[in-house]
Amino acid sequence: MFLQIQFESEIPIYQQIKNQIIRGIALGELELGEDLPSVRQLAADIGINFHTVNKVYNQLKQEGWVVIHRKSGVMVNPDLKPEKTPEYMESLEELLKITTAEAYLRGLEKKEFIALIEKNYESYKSQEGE
Amino acid sequence: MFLQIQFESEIPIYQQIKNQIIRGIALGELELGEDLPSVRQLAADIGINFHTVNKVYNQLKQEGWVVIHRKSGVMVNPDLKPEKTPEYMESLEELLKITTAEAYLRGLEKKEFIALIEKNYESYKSQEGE
DNA sequence: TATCTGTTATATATTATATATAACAGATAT
DNA sequence: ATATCTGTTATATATAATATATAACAGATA
Repeated sequence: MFLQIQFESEIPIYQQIKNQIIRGIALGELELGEDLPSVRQLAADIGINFHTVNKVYNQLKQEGWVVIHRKSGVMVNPDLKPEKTPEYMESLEELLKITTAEAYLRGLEKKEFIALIEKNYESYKSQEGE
Repeated sequence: MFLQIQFESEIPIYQQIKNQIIRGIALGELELGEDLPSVRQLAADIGINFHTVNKVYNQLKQEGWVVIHRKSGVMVNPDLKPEKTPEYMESLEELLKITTAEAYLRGLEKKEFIALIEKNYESYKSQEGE
């Protein structure tokens, strides 16, 4: 698996896994419809309890990123189409308020900040026909 | 005070206060050297325990945003010059990885994302001589 | 002296995070 | 059918994070 967990991090393990799976989808490392490891298998690979993975999968299912079938296990939602909901936009704007404020105060120029955004977006675009 | 706390939020109260103070500095609503309410006063204003405010002030002091004098209380650091440290840049890039990934998957175009960044930066720039 | 600072100590309550064991129902392969 | 793999559920425990409650202290100030 492509997951890299930092056990010393202040970011909870389950959150790190969620983040990396969503980012994996965006990067194309995970394809739509691709099977994910079983809760017990992924837990064993990482070296954590399976309940932690189960929590991740259920949240990802709740948010529409994956689908779970009792027979085949967990897979990336083949019909993935997460929406740009007002709730999401509000939470994003709230996050960017504090993030840009600190960046600005630390002397990170707007150009530099935007360059970071563009660098990320390029890595997602590269897999499509533009 | 300009603080608006959402008690139902999943974001801890102390974190909301920290965020709004730092953003207040960036927006110019808080000036360098400006006095902040005492721990007991701010706690009373918000309606929370003074230990929560004390925790905020100590973290802000630890990170260089404010200075604390036993006599005069807490003020925005008059010599504020937060640095663009490698540690900060790494944490920012980590944050933008997951943030842009989800934004991209939700159909938020690069232009829209950048527009949000620019909107924020404008609100900071407006107080300076450009 | 009274009142305002921040600070410290102690204790409690709640929630979040993570683990540990066990068991169950459904599907699948041998 | 048996063994093995799914996700799911239940219960229990441990630790840390968050927040509150009371109390007291030292320094500055009016």
